[in-house]
Amino acid sequence: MKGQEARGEEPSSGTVATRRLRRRLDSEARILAAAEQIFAETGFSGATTAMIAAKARLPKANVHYYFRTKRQLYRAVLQRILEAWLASGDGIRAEADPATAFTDYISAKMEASRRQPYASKVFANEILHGAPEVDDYLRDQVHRWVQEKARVIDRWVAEGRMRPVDAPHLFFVLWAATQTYADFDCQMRAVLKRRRLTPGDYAAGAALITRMVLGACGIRTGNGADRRRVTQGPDRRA
Amino acid sequence: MKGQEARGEEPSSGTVATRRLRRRLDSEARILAAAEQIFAETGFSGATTAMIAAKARLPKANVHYYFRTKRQLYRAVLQRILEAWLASGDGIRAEADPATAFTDYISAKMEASRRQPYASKVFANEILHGAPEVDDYLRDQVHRWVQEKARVIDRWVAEGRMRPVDAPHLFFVLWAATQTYADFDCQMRAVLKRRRLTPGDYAAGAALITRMVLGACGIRTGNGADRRRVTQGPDRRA
DNA sequence: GCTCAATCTGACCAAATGGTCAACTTTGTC
DNA sequence: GACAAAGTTGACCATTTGGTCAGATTGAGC
Repeated sequence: MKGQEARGEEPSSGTVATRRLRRRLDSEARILAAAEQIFAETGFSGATTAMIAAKARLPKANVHYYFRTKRQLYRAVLQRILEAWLASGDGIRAEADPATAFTDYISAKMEASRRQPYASKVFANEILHGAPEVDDYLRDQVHRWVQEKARVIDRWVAEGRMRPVDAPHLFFVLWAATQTYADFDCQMRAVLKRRRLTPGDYAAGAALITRMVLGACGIRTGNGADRRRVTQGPDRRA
Repeated sequence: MKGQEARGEEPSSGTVATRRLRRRLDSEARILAAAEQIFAETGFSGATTAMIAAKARLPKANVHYYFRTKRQLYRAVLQRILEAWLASGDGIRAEADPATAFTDYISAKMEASRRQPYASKVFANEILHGAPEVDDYLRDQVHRWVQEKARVIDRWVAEGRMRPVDAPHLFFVLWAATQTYADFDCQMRAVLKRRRLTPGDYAAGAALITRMVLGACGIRTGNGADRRRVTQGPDRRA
């Protein structure tokens, strides 16, 4: 009648993957993947444990065996997402080159929108409805993350490597711009009359966003770091 | 047993606001306003007609009298939102000055995020879950709107008034950047440790987004059109 | 003031849904 | 191979919720 306690702990012997453990990890992974997709498509309230169970190809009662409640399952899904969320900004360090750092960060964010659209959507839905489950996480971890990155940016500014910008707002806008390629893909597909967004669409978005950010930061890309992504004609300033 | 048929039609005599009509319009308006807020806060599935009725201070059955089903009420809410949605881009015309047009458009979008956050959230939620109710609207009206604006932009480009940009993507990013101030305000408040976003926050966002867009479009703002909104130091290009 | 349609509403219902449980099977361990 | 713990699952239940309805009330037109 329990089992959740063991989640995340490896057996003392390390890598002895017993049949039981392997199966449990597989079931949990299947449930989490199914839940992520269902939560992304329908939101928390719209999702039913029956839908998730069906997608994971398990009986509903089994889902409730691994994750006591729908809310607990939802939190587990969110946690995985949040862990990956901030890791992508590791390249923004004082020692780094601003142009490269921003370009790479935008690339990574765009890639995330392309490869893990469900994760982005679940997160977007959570925030959209007031972040009932991750509010403290935002206040704590994300706040620290932004402060840290803001310090890096302010230092770049002080060193004359870029124009002054409001760093938190830069991130807000940057997140919105990149994540919209996951969250609102439906709108883009409809407007562009595409059945699916193409790699070219993501490339065009990344190029545009990079140009916008570097432009706003007054960063000249002398090394042509982003040239390979630019689909439009070259810079032709007078 | 009916009544919806009369919605939107004025009585033949024009402005003879009978007690009955006045009351009906008032009730409908109250229900729509309540519904917009509830749908924004909880999404379609999360909202209950009981919640909406309570917020509108009407018995639930009365809500169902004016709007037969929850879905119909939801569609009515969406329709109002969509109508206001595109009107804000009227300033983007070939005769206009690109710098002014973009600056004003961003201002208007930002103002909408500030003044009608619920509308933005309802719309975001709808798109996020695959636009089940407005898919054809996107394919039709919004598609046409984007095409039209893209023509204007392409003409500005041809006239050498701005660098070439991918117009549809420019709008996608621009919408995301401005609407995030409504949709994700919760995240911003948490990160900035504010109880509410201040006018200054919206101004900073608008200034940054304007700078980004104009920067990406290679538009120099010789007339200082956006200077009054810029909070950071002036342009100091070498 | 009478009539009728529009409006209002408390009470009610069927369906959906999160969650439980008891019985059953499988697996690890001694 | 026996025992206990972990895992599995069909059946079940209480609650929520969208929607209905019959009867009461009110306002407009005459």
